[in-house]
Amino acid sequence: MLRRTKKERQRLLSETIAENPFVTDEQLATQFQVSVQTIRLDRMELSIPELRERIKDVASKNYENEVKSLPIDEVIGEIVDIELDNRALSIFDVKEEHVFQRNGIARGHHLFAQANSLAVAVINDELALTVHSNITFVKPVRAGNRVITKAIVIGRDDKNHRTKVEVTSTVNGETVFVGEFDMYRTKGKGE
Amino acid sequence: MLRRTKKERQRLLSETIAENPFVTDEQLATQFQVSVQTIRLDRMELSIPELRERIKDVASKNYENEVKSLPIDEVIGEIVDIELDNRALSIFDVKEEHVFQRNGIARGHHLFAQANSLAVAVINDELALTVHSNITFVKPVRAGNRVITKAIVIGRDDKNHRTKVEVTSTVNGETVFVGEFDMYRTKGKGE
DNA sequence: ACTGATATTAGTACCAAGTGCTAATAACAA
DNA sequence: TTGTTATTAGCACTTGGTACTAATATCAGT
Repeated sequence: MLRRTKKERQRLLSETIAENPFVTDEQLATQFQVSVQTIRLDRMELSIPELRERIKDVASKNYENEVKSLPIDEVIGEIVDIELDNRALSIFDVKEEHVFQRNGIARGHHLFAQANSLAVAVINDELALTVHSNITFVKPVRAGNRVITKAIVIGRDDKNHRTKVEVTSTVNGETVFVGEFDMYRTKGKGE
Repeated sequence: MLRRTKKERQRLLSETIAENPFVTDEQLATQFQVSVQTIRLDRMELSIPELRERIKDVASKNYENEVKSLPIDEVIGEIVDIELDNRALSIFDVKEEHVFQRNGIARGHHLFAQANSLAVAVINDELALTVHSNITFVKPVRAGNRVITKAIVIGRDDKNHRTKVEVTSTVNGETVFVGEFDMYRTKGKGE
């Protein structure tokens, strides 16, 4: 009689490997009290790659993430339309690396980054800095979502070097984020 | 004559491997136009482990992080002190890649990211999301600055699943950023 | 030009953790 | 008993190495 049915063993095998991809066929054979060959047949049937490939997968994922974990430099999102000192539009595709592992919801600072860098970009000046901002995350955004962000200049006070920008982000037409940005600029109009 | 001196080759070798740990001795030999044995001697002298070990290192680092899966991994800046549902402290070193090329001033979204992720981290809950935030960039921050950010839970409304967090960032004792974060959480106290 | 040190290359045996294949045996079911 | 499925065994081969020995090459100093 079989210690366990083949099916059961394969189910546990998948689990075990998923839990710890660093386990060798020999260790698995000992664990399940079968021959190494059986483990290999099982892996084939389940199309689970060999140890080295599994490790390489984990490593290369890590590598990608490491590279991507600092992409927070230039403008976040792609600017698709801009009319300086008036309005601007950018698109940002939310990927796995932008969301919380736990719940798959985009981390706020990415949405803020897109909005903020668009607010900076719309200002027609050498120097534009965010002074103050009031923002609301209206609805969770998830991986795969395409966020369309619109910035509109709604007010200027050249005496105080201030410009007010309203930013709204939507996914599939639904508002997910709104913010008001008070920007500082060095120059006034037409200087 | 040597194509390059041994030293020079070894310097480049270290760099190359650091950049891409997935490279084999054979590829390196081709790249530097030397024999595989030379590459191996170089690796020994520099005590760089073999390909498989390198990959395993990358993979296991990744694995550790994944296992933790606490938001503490996903924080921008390094958390140096935390007392859940009460306060937290993180440090973030501003580098060249975080500032505007034009004026050397840190982009707002990096400061926001540090503050926001600290506000998320301080919440003792599986799920914590920023709902609303009011922030002020008090003083410009520059490359080389060390930003110390403190988050303090200043209020809770468990009926509405809300927690209010006040975040203050300083550089050399001077306040550079303040923000108030309204956080959403799934669970109430002691649930 | 000769000697010695350093650097490079070549070659062998061996290892881990496999793949790919064939063949034998075991277990079970009808 | 026969057929099917499952398991085990064994062998040759692969990658990307280690560990070691031995032969050359290259260069510097006298």
